[in-house]
Amino acid sequence: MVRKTKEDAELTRKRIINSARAVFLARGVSRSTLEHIATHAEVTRGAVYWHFKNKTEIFHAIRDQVFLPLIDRMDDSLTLASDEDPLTQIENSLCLTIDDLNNNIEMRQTYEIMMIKCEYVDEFSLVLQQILNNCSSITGKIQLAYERAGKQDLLACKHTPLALALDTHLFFGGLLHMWVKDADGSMFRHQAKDLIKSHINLRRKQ
Amino acid sequence: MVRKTKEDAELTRKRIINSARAVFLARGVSRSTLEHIATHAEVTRGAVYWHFKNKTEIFHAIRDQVFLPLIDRMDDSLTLASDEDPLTQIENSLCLTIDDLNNNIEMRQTYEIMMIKCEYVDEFSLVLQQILNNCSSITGKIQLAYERAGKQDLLACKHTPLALALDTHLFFGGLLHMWVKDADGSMFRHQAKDLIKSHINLRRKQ
DNA sequence: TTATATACAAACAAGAATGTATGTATATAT
DNA sequence: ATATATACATACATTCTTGTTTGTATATAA
Repeated sequence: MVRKTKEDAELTRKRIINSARAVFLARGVSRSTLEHIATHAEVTRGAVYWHFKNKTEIFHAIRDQVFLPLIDRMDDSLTLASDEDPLTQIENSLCLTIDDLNNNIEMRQTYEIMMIKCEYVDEFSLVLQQILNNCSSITGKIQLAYERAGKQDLLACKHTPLALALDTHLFFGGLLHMWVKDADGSMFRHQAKDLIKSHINLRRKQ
Repeated sequence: MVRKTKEDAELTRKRIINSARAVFLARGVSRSTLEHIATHAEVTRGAVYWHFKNKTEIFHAIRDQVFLPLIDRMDDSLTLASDEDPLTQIENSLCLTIDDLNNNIEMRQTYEIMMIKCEYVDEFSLVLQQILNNCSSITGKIQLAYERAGKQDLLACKHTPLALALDTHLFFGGLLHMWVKDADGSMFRHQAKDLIKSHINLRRKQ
């Protein structure tokens, strides 16, 4: 039996993506073959080649699925009007990402793949540019929040909003990397949100 | 002409390691074949297999060459007696690493390979444990420096030395990652040391 | 109702990459 | 001076992996 309905086809496409994520996570992107992915999805390589041009295209599908919505989310939680003070807004925004990592399996796996199970060379190296762009974007959002905090006289220090934003962004980037590497959770995962609160408190007046 | 002298053999071994580093950097560890490495070193795969069991062993040779000395260095600059105050000691220690990255090509390339050109799966996944261990070690050293700073009343905040050390360590981890990714230098490399100074100043009294 | 495009499965061909086995010239030990 | 181990080069066999091609049953459009 072949030629499924359109909905069925979309379903197998999603099964292939989900299988690819699992296989990438277990074997790394390079060592994952389309045969591995097909077998895991209970289809043949024919189906995979029907839906995707090659492994790189599957990789980007997985990446987009998680990171495209993420940027909007960061946008919302930092720039939208809120009844909380700007510093708490930053804190909540970062903590929300940690919550997401804890609760959303797909997001967690995708982060792990992108950070320690893939090599940024050739076709993948242009992802680095995307990452750098996201970083400026996020840092910009944080900077605006720090500016508002400064105007409300919430800051304990005389640093520029940009300096504070960069420091926070680098801190959070480091935290995410350690969060991913600390698989058993003993070193960073369990106290991630405390570390965020401590980081923000460091620049809060009193 | 075969059967070189012992010194010659050691020289080809080093040539193979250096070639492997260059090839890993250009193609990523997974896509690098022993043939690539051998060709770059102007030997045959026979020579490579004589000196190394397989690609993984070359990988570890490259890693050890940079990271084994690094741990001692960090140790020295943070725990040895110095005429500078503890906060400046931390600052200098971090800045020294940045200087190293700027000046030492092998170190820079090795960092880049380990961070974005290799997949931590199977035989490589045990490296993650080493990384986590190094992190505790380094955080511990920083923590001791913050304790001394606290006793000398240099700190602007009431945070525990451990909290400060973790924040600094995560900041620096994030900085290193961005330093590596920011190949053209425009976003992080040029201002890396300023970011470090700013980070330390944030917790310095006045 | 028939034609056609769809959604795959199955088979095929070709090139890599790896590990090993074998050959060999020569440093070095005896 | 000879034997042996060393430091490779060369050749071989095997296993993956990929991309493409071909086949085919059926949803869907006309």
